[in-house]
Amino acid sequence: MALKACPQLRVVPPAHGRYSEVSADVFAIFRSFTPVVEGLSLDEAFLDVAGLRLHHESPVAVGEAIRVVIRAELGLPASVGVASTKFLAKLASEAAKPDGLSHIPTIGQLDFLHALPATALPGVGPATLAGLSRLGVETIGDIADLPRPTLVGALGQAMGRQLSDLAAGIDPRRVEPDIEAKSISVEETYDNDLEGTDLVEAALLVHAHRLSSRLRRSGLAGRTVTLKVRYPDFETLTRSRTIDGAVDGWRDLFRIGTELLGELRLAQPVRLLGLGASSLESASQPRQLGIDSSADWDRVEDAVSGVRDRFGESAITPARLLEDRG
DNA sequence: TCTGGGGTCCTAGGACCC
DNA sequence: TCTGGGGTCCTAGGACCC
Repeated sequence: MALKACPQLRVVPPAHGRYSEVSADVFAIFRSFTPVVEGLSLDEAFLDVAGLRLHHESPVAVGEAIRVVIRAELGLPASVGVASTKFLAKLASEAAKPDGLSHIPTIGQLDFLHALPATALPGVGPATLAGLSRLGVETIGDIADLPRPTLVGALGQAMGRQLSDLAAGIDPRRVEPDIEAKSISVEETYDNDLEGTDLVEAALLVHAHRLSSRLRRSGLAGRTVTLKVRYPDFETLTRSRTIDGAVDGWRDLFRIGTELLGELRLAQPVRLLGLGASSLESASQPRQLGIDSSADWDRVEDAVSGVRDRFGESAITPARLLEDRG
């Protein structure tokens, strides 16, 4: 639609593979400074630099050094926030964007914090902001003035406590390297809504293959399989099933997904279809064998994964998905 | 600020167990 | 079969984040 309205538009497709490569390079630079690196996303991480006193003058000097190395080796801008807690460091890095460093000194950090709008707190989105507004809150300072039970009453136990702590500058969370993934999922929003069981099941089969590949590459298997469906009116439903033995093969994922699809009783065409695995376990752990599982099929799945690793996701595809293409 | 993909965490209710 | 407390696990949906 945008191209129709604006024919000279330049459309730049995303290059997720490239982003992952660059991300790995950036994280390697982080780890050359300290092993205590907690990744938040492809382009963001917490680094605990408390152990670097012998090598660097100050945490700010570490931050500057990291920026210099990223610029020199990768040609990329980077923003660094330096502070005494994760939360404040994150706020500082926001202030440093797009290509700078900012430091929140421990002395005076509360004054800085209390002047900020409540939306600067992590976890405060539109819904929570609405709840806070009803209490007359505008700034983080307003939250700090509120009794804890009031916050808990309005926002629930977890959110109430968290905001109460953060507003007081309390954030004892440590930088945790090696956090393991808790779920892996694939989903797609279709250009044209999927109508009819055949189309939806074909899409589910594609998802089962993609999910299986990602699980196997990570060496993980899931005990819970979740199906996600979004209708054209944006209503979004999920159905999940937890089983005794974790699965990572596309046949199991497809079978369970199909069962969940049946339970959903589709009422409209499908705008988005998703399939995910959670309650993840290491795939090398002893696992329950399904009634119909056989060593032959395991070998087939291993071979399929191998072909995909070498030649790409589209190198091998179920015949069922080729039927309409002549 | 009209909706892509991949995640995390929380809540509430129900099943089940001791 | 009922009563009570406490705990875990599962499911579905929602808020939020990058």
